[in-house]
Amino acid sequence: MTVWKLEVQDRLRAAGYRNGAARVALVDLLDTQTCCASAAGLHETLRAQGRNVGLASVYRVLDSLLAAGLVQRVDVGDGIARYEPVRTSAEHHHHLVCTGCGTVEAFTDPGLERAIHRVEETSGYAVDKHDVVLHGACANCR
Amino acid sequence: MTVWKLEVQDRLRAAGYRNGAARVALVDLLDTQTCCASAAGLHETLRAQGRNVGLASVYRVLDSLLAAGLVQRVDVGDGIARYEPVRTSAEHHHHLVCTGCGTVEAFTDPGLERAIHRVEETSGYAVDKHDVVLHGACANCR
DNA sequence: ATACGTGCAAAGTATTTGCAAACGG
DNA sequence: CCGTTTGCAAATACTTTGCACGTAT
Repeated sequence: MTVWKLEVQDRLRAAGYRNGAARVALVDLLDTQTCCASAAGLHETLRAQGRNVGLASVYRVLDSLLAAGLVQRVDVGDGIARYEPVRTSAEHHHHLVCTGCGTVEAFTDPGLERAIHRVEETSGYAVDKHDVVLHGACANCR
Repeated sequence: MTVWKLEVQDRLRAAGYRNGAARVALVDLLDTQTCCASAAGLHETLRAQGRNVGLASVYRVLDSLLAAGLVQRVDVGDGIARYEPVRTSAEHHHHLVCTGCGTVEAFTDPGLERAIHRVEETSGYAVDKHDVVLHGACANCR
């Protein structure tokens, strides 16, 4: 049981949500996820695990979690929305997308975070989220 | 007639493309665009200008331009793909999305570019493109 | 002349919504 | 119990494809 899962339970209970089967199953799965996954992918994994969850519920649960800021949506430009837990404990990361095989992987870089933070300060916006996506050929596909 | 439009014409002609009405109209319009626009928005503007262009052609032309690297696709997380000219002459920019009104605007920051470039070098990927999207409330919506 | 490009309509994906039944508290 | 949550199916939204006709070269 990770910090993230505890926080999900606390916050959703506080917000008056119930613990339906679909949400429990999806939160369990997301909790094991280190990087982003699509709604269809999550759904498929749940079915493979024998959890009889509908795709619509996957979307609905993701929406609640998104609204609560417990997951974030990641868009890498292929028209498929991906989602990943927002873990306060874990290091904030960004994404590398391989133009060859389509694999998405995470990276972290403190210098990049500092540079973004500086931009946020001077932007005139009250920035609450940022995303960086790098596209290129991975070591295998090169 | 900008440098970009000249380059579009040169490159597409070189690639054996013809100058169909839809492409001429869309390239003209894109050439006046300073930031990104959706396919539906571009289509609507073309119709408003009296250009009888089909939405499918907008997508098809955008695809060709995308494949040639003459436009880039921008994804700000609302499920709508946006496109903008890639101008070698103009400064490379990124996007600020207002969480209130949905407006998308551009910003540039040399320090950010340097930080990204450093990440690209150490990533193990042959990075050929990067995107940064900042989400927050704009001055009006704050 | 003859392929390529185009507009329209139909099809295809990803996502959302309507609804009756199941279920949590 | 009673209202939330669920799975399924139908609907929607954005994008792509099929096709007959127009048109650039």
